Amino acid sequence: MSSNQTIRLAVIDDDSGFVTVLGKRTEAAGWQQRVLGGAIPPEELVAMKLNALLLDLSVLGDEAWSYLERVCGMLPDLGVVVCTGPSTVAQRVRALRLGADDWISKPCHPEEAMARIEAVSRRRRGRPQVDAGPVVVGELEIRADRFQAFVGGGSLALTRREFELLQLLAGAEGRVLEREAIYQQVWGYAMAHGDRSVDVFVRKLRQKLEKRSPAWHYIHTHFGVGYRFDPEPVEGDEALAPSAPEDGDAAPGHSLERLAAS
Amino acid sequence: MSSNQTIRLAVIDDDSGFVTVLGKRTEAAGWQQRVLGGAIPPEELVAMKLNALLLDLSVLGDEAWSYLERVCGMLPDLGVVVCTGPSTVAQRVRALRLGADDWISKPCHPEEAMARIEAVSRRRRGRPQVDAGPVVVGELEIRADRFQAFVGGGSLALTRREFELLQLLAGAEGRVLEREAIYQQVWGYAMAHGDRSVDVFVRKLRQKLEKRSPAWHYIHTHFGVGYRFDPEPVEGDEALAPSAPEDGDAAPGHSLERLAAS
DNA sequence: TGCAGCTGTGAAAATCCTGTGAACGCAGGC
DNA sequence: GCCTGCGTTCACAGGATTTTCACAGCTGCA
Repeated sequence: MSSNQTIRLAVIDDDSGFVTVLGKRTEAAGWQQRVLGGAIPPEELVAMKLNALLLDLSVLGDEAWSYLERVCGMLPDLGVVVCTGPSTVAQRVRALRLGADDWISKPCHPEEAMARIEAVSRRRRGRPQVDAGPVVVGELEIRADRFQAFVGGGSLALTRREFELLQLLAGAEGRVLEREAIYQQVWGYAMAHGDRSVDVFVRKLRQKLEKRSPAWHYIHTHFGVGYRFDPEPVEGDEALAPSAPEDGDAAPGHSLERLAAS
Repeated sequence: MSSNQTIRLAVIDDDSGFVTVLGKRTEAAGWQQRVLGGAIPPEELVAMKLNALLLDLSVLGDEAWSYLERVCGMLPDLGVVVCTGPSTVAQRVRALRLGADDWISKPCHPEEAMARIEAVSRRRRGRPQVDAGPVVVGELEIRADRFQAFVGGGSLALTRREFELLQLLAGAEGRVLEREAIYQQVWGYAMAHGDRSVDVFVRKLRQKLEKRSPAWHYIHTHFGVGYRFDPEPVEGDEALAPSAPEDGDAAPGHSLERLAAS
């Protein structure tokens, strides 16, 4: 299976011999590797867009555990492999419970380290990554190749974040996505408690959608949970519909049936 | 970071001592474990809806590698942990490249095995909820991916708590759940003495259920104990009621409640 | 039959959550 | 350096949801 993906790896270790040997091999395998001096703030790790982190806890001293915890908490998608000297079962278990994905004991063969890093990175793959084909929902046309959405040929003028959010929501059409999950996907790291960015962007999206496609509702709020994308025609204009008590939630299979109802 | 999820694990190993000890611990942790005799066809593994597989390659003999490859190829979402006696780097690398997620050398501490299984299962979580099969009970359709329940295509407009309660009850269909247990599950912490929240939410649920599905009774009260979810058609209309009105907590088989005829 | 303990109800009170508008800071382009 | 676009953060208002209460109706038991 596989390793044809190029892996972006960061290494925090001061064993220059090991790092060098590993570096040679990763380079030969086409990975992008970067060696870091010590406890880099998680925020900077975010910016590196890594697939995996190889970490020798012993170089971090007292802060090793809290650092590990912070990194894993903030970057749930990052593969974290601890590679350290002799250890106890309790230490290994602790690291794994804190969020580490694997633990190798030094001395270890670089080939095994790489295989484990690969295994750990593999998890990011296999997401239903959209194919380039333009997606049409409601009056909306989403074009991944242009990073834009259109309605009736006119662009919504979405910014990058707005577009990514829309794409994510639309890709999960019908399902409710929780804020944390949305944030995690679009922003790439864990949402801080109390962060309202997702709400703000949903508002911006709704504004732009409404402006161009006033006859449709696309994004539905699920109180206490998150948002759901499901285009449905607005029925507000003509006030003839006293019929079904609208509860804002479409039926399982999509929702146009309300119109045809009964 | 929370391993409070219940993990479904299968074990292929013939080391009865290890399996027994592990079984005790996994049970204590609330996991569902199943021990398999040998190389089970991948198709059957699929049906088990597992989170992870713990596998001793040595019990499979010659077919070990091809079996591993087939399983990993067929179940990319399954966490596969190999746990075997002494091995070479080449073997470990081979297994990992074939798709295994981790490799532990025996003898190993069951706690570490569990921690690694957890770590491996953690990866699957968080994104495309694969298990989203709609559950149908009575005329009710419960959709986890929408945080909603429907009957005849119409939403019950459940709030988050209501939905979680319903989901819990329905998941324990037929069994009586005590208030404390319900509270613990849904609210996430211990119920304060005298708290009536569960009762209140059961009422709300019953109201919404009755409104949309008047012909069925879903939630039954067990005096002094708790509640039981068990959909049964109301038989109110025709008052022939010949047999003795059965009582609330009778046999496992469904019970017909005395109903509001009067 | 009467008592004590539970459960069902309805509504008020307390909390929590989301929508919104605006200010702020940052980076790129002119 | 100044301007503009974009993303982030805040605070507040309006609702939606959850808790809490008090009381009525039941259930089980002596």
